[in-house]
Amino acid sequence: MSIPSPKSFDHLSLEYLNEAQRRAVTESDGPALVLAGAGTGKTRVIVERLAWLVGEKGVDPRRLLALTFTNRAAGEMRQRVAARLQMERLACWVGTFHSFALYVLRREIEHLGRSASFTVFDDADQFALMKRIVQDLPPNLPKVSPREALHWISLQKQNLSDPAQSAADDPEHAQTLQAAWTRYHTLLEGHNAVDFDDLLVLLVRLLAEHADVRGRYQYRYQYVHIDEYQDTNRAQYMIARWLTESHGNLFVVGDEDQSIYSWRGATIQNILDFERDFPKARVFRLEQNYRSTAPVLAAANAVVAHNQRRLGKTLWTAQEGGESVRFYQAKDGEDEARFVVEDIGKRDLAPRQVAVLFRTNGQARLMEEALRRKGLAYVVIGAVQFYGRKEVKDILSYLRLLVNPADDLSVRRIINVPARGIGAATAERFEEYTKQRNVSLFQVLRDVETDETLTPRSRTAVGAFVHLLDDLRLAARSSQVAPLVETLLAQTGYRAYVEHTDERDYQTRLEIVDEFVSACAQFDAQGKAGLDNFLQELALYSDVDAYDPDTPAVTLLTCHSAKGLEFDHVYLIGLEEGLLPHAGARDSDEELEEERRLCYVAMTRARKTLTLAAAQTRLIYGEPREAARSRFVGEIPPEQLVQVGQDAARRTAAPVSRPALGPLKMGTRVRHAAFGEGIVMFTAGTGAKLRARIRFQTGRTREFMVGKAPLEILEGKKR
DNA sequence: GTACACTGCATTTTT
DNA sequence: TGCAGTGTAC
Repeated sequence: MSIPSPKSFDHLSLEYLNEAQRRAVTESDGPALVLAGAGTGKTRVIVERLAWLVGEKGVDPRRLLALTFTNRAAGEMRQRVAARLQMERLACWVGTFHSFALYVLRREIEHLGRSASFTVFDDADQFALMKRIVQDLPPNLPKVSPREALHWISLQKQNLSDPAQSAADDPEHAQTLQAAWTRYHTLLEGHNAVDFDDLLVLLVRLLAEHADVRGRYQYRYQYVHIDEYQDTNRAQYMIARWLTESHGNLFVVGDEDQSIYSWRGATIQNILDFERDFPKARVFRLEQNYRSTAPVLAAANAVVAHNQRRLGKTLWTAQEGGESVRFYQAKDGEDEARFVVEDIGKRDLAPRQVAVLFRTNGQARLMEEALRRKGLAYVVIGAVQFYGRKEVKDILSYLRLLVNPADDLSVRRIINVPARGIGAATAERFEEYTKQRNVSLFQVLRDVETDETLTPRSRTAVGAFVHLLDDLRLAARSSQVAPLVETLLAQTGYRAYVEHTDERDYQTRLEIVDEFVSACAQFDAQGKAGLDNFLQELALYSDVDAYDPDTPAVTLLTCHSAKGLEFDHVYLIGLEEGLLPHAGARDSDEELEEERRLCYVAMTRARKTLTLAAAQTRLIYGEPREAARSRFVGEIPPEQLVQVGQDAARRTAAPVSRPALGPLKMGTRVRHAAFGEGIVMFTAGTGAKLRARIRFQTGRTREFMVGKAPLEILEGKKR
């Protein structure tokens, strides 16, 4: 097979790079760190570097590797490099860490004694599995929630911790978590499955333990590039190290001010320590911003400058002028949403150029309602949109079961969906058999046909189910994905089931089903045959990746999902204490700084205008709560902030933060005589009736009458 | 075994 | 406020 070769490398384009960018592209053999602030052409530098290596240095594109954080970033980069080199098909490996790990593991996992046909569990699968585990743990162990257990395990894995040695602070609790971990992994292996974190962990193990494999991949990838390096975790760091051990050509781009994933195991230390870890590293700083106007940049800089843990850089722009950043103090969430929608109308903004950013997904609802009332088109990114829908998950379970009959979770999910007369009681018996005989659920179902103790009715039902799947499995061999799904829908009567179970919303649900079929057809059309390939692609896909900048609609998204995107006009709403910074993140300086970075990321998404908003009262769990304006707003110099709204003048004088609720307010750290340390999530009522909801370090939350509960206020660390 | 109502519960961010 | 999980009536 001949390699498509680049037509000609266009030197002219290097001329358009600024000095720092050009040096980063051309003088970066060996380890190199590019500190690239928001909007400074970070992606461009990687793209140019890949193109330069191929076009100028004559490196075989197949020996280049570029790892990103999201599929969307990978797609964009792939496209840009290809365009840059005028190549039809890009031979470089450009993808996410996870997809790269998947790629390697499919080929090499047998070195670790596992089968290459493993499936990848997504969040919902993990959760379902963990729920059962937590229920079945020995009753003498302290209880943990599935969520908590999964989160803990995930952090341990991303840090490459050893289960046996990961004793947490609270030994009793740790015992539960470790038990859950052990069980979780036994079951995962039993399902022939891995989770997201395993992809990375197993790749690290593979590279660490098998010198021959490591050598091959080191040779294969002569130049390794990593985007968003500030968001890498320990496992990803080790992957980078192992891959570049022999040649040292590690090129990373990142911005410590945009590190917003520590809760997910990312460690800002990776970027802060780069020069220490790679002593010969060259460091390039990109500080000229090409995205935002000066007022937007000044405000964002002012906020992030309050952070201590940073390498430090100040963005500047050559752009002249620009509108001031505005602030609207709303009465409540509805007022805030109404303001945003009316303001969009008043300024006559094209919807596609507008984004509304918020801290929590729940805030999207009010915006959606307001937008719908005004008849403005919108898209919500990242919420439970498509892949989290029941319909999609049901169908996927069928498909996965076809590929991997050992997938008990999928069996559980669909054994009686649509209802086929196998009720909970019967299903529970199968679970028992599974445990006793140590075989998969589906195998149990197969054997059940000859089980005399079962009622004939159940036996027939189970037999029909097994035959159905066998038929489909046969069909899967010769059929493309979309027709297969149609067969599946027809034979299970799925559409009729949807119609009958939900008279209110069945049309939307049917649309979801249809949409799924067309997604399958799209896959088929790309010529990438194979049900297993299809499922693999889906496993690593999320709704955020589906963002299409050309949709003529206002984009609603969380600050996290906004990373890497940009919009002409940005509304950042809910700038309130307890929301941004989030209530759960104000008890430590580290977490507070991360909230501040999150705010910075959100602000720097704006190209032309930035509008901030906050509500005085916000509904939390349906109850109105007083909310103070976020400290981050106060960190912007007042002269750089224009107040908007009817009685803006009066509100300008409002204090930045108010101790309206006495000494005990959101975020206060307290100690309860019985429950230990915790932080106040919110308060309600006044005077003697003041109540406070407190989340304790154990993860439990409880509400107390402040006057009566044995509470002691701990002095929070002041910055 | 199924459908439905009620209760109680938690609500950060996601590859 | 909304959802999941449980309990109750068919």
